[in-house]
Amino acid sequence: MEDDDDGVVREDLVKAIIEEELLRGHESANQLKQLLVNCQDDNNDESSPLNHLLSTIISSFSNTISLLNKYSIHHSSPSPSSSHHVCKTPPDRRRSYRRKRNMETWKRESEKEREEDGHQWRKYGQKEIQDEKYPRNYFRCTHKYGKGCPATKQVQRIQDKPPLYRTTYYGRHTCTNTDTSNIHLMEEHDPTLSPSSSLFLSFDNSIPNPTTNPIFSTPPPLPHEMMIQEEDFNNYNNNKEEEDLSSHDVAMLSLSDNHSDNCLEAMMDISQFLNISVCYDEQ
DNA sequence: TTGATTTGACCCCG
DNA sequence: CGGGGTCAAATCAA
Repeated sequence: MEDDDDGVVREDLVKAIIEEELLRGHESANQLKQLLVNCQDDNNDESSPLNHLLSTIISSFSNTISLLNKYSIHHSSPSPSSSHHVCKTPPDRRRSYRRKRNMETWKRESEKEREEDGHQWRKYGQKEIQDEKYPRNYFRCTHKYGKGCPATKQVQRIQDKPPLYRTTYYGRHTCTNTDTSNIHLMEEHDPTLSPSSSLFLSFDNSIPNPTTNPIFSTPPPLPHEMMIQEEDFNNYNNNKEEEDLSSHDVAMLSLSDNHSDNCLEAMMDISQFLNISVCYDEQ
């Protein structure tokens, strides 16, 4: 990197941009995986070429994010022994906050503030909100830095007499160490599940859509608009046998014409980062 | 000592 | 400019 007067600032900015782009790619890859998994209801084995390819992409993002974090921590903080006098210069916060653009959200309400939902959360903020009687609490996934997991949630107390909290979830977890058995247990056997619990799903700023999904505190299923055409999937499998796809090969899929914008966006994001060609037919 | 929480400052964006 | 989301130093807790 060029070293001029603004070298340090630029480096920070570039690092922030790289980090954001990586996180976006990571998140998109994970969303795409979820979409594809949802499309293969009966063909859901982890060993399928699609799942293998996507797992490779996701772990590649995870590893890169981890390396970036390790490097930047080591690189940006000088050794403590090098300065013994207290330097009270304010930290450089000129970095870009990650936007919640197009991030999937869903809400649920419960009587407890810290609802057990199978994930580890870490509180990172609390804010008084206009027209709200109680402060809003901000949580992020514990594995935000270790694994680049983008999931966050906000908890807002919305009722006093019987305490009631609205939790808004942002983004899906990409950390893979979730204790899924615990989730299934809660889904199927949790007796504390309130019959009045509600769950809403929305994309971006659209009006929340009521959903019939009764699953407790877990992300709602992704939209099913995207269908992989069977012949294309078979073609993919056939080609795979003839020439083994490696990391820099081109994977081709076709989507039906009613695919969701979210899926397209995820595909384009991934293709941008990993040089995967995304081809889709007009029909 | 390490990980989580608190809390005021900081920053983005409408 | 201000609301609200995030950061990070100080503090707490195991």
